[in-house]
Amino acid sequence: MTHAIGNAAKLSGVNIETIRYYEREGIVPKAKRAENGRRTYDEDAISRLRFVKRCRELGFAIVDIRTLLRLSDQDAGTCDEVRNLSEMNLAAVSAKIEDLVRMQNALQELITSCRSGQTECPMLRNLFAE
Amino acid sequence: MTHAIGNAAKLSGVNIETIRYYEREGIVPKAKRAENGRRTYDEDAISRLRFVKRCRELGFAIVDIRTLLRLSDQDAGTCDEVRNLSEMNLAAVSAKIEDLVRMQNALQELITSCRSGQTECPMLRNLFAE
DNA sequence: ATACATCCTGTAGTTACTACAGGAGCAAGC
DNA sequence: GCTTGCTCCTGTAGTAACTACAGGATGTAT
Repeated sequence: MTHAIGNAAKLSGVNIETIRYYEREGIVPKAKRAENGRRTYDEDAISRLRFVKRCRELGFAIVDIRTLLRLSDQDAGTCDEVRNLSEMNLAAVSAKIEDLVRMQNALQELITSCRSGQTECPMLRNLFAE
Repeated sequence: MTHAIGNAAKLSGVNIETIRYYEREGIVPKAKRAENGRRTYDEDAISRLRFVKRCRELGFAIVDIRTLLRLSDQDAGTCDEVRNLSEMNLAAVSAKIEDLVRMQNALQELITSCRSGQTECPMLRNLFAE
């Protein structure tokens, strides 16, 4: 059974414009066309879209997803490469978390310095200081 | 004492191209020019650049920094607005952290499923599943 | 038949920068 | 005085990963 692009979007969770974008960029193969020229998607194509979506949700960059899809088309011995990519991504994610937690703490501190009814905002003063 | 743009960049931690970008976008006021047409920065201008940099590091968007700078030019009663903006930013930062932690856990789990020497990568299989 | 939904292509906008290209001016050493 | 090299100038284009039209064709439901 095949689906039109709107349906594929619903089934994969990837929105229509993004699907066309992925095709333009060669991230997923060009969709087959019906006689009227419209794109059609079979279950395989939808799986691929869902895969891309999941990887994006896990923080993988598009270039890496390209690699993962290529690896998944080959057969064996890919596990090491997949794990490698994933570990690099995990490290990046963890680094981002650390950054954000630092931001979170600093913000929290600044906000508590900032009480209403003052003639000058201590938070702004702090940010301008030194 | 005034400084050339390269010096201002060093003193503020904002890089040269970014300083010019901030000026183009009206985030900081246009720099005064020396007779030879080059930009010059006094301590005040450098403070403003440093302020923008700190705010960016805290996760504030440029539009919000614009507001913060405007508020800092006024005198009183701004504390509430500053705190409001900051709390919204803090909420966004916290939400991002939650997202990333979820990603981190999912990645960790996928990676542990993925041991080398297998004929098929379980991680890829998982990402394609259902 | 008519209205509305869905699809098409192609282009431009988003965020916050960064990276040139191509040229001018300035400071230091010979 | 001249060359070398650094810093500066403007203006434009590129980055990541989409998103949002415009303008038009086709499909579906009443």
